[in-house]
Amino acid sequence: MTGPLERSIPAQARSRERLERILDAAARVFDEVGYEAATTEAIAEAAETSIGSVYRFFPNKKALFAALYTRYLEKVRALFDVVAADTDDSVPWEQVVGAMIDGFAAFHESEPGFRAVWLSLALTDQMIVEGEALNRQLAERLEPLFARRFPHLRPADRRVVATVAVEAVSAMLIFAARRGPPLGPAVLAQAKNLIIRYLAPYATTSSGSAAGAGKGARARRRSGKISVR
Amino acid sequence: MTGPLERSIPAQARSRERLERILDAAARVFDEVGYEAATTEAIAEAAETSIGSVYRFFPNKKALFAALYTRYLEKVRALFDVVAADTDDSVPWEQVVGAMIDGFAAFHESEPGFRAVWLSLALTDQMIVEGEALNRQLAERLEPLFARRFPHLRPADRRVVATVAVEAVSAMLIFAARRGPPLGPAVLAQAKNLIIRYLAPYATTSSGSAAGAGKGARARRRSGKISVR
Amino acid sequence: MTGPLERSIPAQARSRERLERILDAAARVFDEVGYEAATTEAIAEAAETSIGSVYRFFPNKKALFAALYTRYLEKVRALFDVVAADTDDSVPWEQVVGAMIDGFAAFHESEPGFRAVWLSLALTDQMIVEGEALNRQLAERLEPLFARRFPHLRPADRRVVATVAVEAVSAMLIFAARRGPPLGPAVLAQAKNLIIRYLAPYATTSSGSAAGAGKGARARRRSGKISVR
Amino acid sequence: MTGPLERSIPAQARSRERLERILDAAARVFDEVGYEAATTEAIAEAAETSIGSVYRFFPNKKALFAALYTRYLEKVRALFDVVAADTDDSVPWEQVVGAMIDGFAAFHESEPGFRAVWLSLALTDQMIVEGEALNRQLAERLEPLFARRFPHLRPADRRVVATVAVEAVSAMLIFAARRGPPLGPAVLAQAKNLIIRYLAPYATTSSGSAAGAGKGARARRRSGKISVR
DNA sequence: TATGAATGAGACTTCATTCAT
DNA sequence: GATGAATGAAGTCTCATTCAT
Repeated sequence: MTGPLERSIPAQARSRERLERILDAAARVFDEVGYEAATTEAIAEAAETSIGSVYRFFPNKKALFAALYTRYLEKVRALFDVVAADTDDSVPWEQVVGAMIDGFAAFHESEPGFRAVWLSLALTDQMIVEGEALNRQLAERLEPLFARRFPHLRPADRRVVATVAVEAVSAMLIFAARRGPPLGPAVLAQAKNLIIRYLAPYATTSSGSAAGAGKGARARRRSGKISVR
Repeated sequence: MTGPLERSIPAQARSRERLERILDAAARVFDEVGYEAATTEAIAEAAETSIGSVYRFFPNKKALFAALYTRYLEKVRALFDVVAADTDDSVPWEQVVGAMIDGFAAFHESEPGFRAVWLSLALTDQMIVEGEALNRQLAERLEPLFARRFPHLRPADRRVVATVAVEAVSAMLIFAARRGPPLGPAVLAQAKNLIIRYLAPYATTSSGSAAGAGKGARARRRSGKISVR
Repeated sequence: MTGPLERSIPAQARSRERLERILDAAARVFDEVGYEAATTEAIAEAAETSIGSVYRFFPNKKALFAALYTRYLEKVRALFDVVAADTDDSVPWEQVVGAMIDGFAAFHESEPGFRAVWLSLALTDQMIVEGEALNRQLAERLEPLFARRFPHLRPADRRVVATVAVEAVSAMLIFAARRGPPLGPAVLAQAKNLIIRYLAPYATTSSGSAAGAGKGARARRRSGKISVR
Repeated sequence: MTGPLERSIPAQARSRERLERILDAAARVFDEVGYEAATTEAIAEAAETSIGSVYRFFPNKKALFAALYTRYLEKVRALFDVVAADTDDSVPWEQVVGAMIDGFAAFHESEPGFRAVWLSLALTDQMIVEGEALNRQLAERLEPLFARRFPHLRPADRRVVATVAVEAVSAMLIFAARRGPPLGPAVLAQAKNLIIRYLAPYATTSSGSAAGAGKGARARRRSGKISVR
């Protein structure tokens, strides 16, 4: 009754494409006006579909947001893995940090909806939907890297320090996105300094750290033994 | 015109108290569910009044939020001035930074609604109400202090660096508030390290040079034992 | 307990005066915005009293309107009686009609609230409050005058013709009040022509009729025998 | 885009029908209680729809009223044109006036909501919505007819006289609608006399005037030179 | 399966009325 | 008696969701 098979494939393809369009539209609309102010109608329109089609894919508005969230989670993971992959330990850690921040900044710019998800998640915890929050995931994935690179960082503190780094960069990215030039980009440009200086005390070699060299680095190494509470 | 004075005072007092109750309730509700999801009805209920009373004081929901915002703006200014006041330049700058962060942390905890305002302001710029946004104000007030303390910070960069510091601390505070113990407080505890290390390169040799060296490192070692709260 | 008598008299006087102020204010406000849009608060304010005082005199908004209505009813009766009084039958009837219209026009201008009552009564019948509507009263009071002046008007038709005259003049007055110069006053100026020409066929030899004389009057006399449907 | 054509027609038809139902219901409700007292909920109920459907067609209550107004404006124009169309100048003008009044009376009876619009327009000028008010339109359309028929009416006075006629008839119609039998219809029946007698002095030939003949007409001619204002 | 008209719960807001002071 | 803050029913309007076509 559904017709020959070769028809069903394009049908599925069309369906898939429509789903993507809806997610993209949702990302755009959520980003522009926020979760609450975004109307399902506006999303459907932005996706050039009908409201009915939106509800064919998602049982309700929250589920639509959750799907968006999941999609970004995936993308962020991929992004992360790419940066982590082409990095062996010969690369100075500052460079890795820089690459990550750059990568995220690029991601932020190319995926405007990402910020919406990020912010909405920040706004209401009830919205934390599937699995963990994005930033938490990021921090977790950062830990093994830290383990290799920061011998002066006590294992127990890894999670905390990674979270600080992620949240701080996140804040700069959001700020940059909201506040346009010139202050926005200028602040974002400082993110690297902020993180590199923060992490420097935990690193072994001051492998060309932007934040200091020579004995100063050594000094920092020692003071890096923070006691979290 | 309203009758004997001794009568009018309690009347005003009651009115004043009710207004405070409404603002407090609004702070609570906004904090819990966010600006959009907060209903005026819920705020009235939380304030143990009728919806009509809420509208006696505020013409609409936005105005209620704006009043809340103004109230916090005032408090934050006061807080800032207190910290800045009892600080002469003999006090090591790291200590000043620490005091400020501690002050804000205390403020955050004692004023739950503050976070809501902060976040909502972050969410929609259209909501920026009276004068400047909170964080911007803070950054601006930080500048003269930076001018005195950080000779290696170029005047043109002051605003950017101050903004980075404010936004980063803001992010940690929000994170701490959302994520309960143990990670929340642990992250907040790191805020001092984050900011002090970030600013160190701009400071004089003093109690902690740019990247830190010699005795300065020792000083930091001590101050590194931060105790949040 | 209420104090000496000589105090109570000014008290009553003050009360009476306040009631008048409230009625005047109500007239003004009703006239400006209409019955529904008028708020009791606005009326109290216009009367320079408190809302509580308004409710001391009137149990509700409708009663306030009704009182206003009654007051105007009284005034209109008085006005009518004045015009009717200094008119003996030697005065040409056209002159009497003219005087009445002039009198009403003056009344309309001096009592702006009158129009409000008139219109509101026209708008919702539920509002007909005490006794009959104003215009009906007027028409009724016109009948004896018609009886003396219009011998060619059958007694059975008196009420109808009087009503037509009253309603037509009423319409012109309202139009004039709403539409400012130049059309408004111009239309009102025509009211006399309208009514005099309408009534002329019912009059006797036309005691100086502006609308015709001689045989024309006779012709009209015949056609004056209208058959009401 | 919406599927086969034969499907879309009933769909549109249903929509169209619903819109008509809403307008009809609005007419009824406005007529019964007036504009302000009419609730959108009541209108929806009267239209046997949901409040949401009302707002699908009209952005707000005022727009609903405006649409009603426009609809009647259209109908009134059509009615007018019909009457004017089958009237060449051989028809006695009194007959034309009579036909018009009869036409309007019929219209009033068949369209109960019309009165509501008419009255509400009379009540608040702020409500004058699209183009001109109804009565003004009528008066304007009457002018060319007057130009042909009433040579003794100075061009400058045409507008005023036409307005007087329209407003007077309007008043009779409203009165008739409000006051039931027997007075209502009786008054309306007099509208023709009222208008014909009013206009007679401006006409050339008393082409079978009900209000006079022969020399009487001449007399009236003279007095026809009214001075407006 | 796609469409979008229809639904109606619930949000914000107003204002007549009450009542403690 | 006067005052006006407080109350809350009721109105307008929005928008997530359903369902006939």
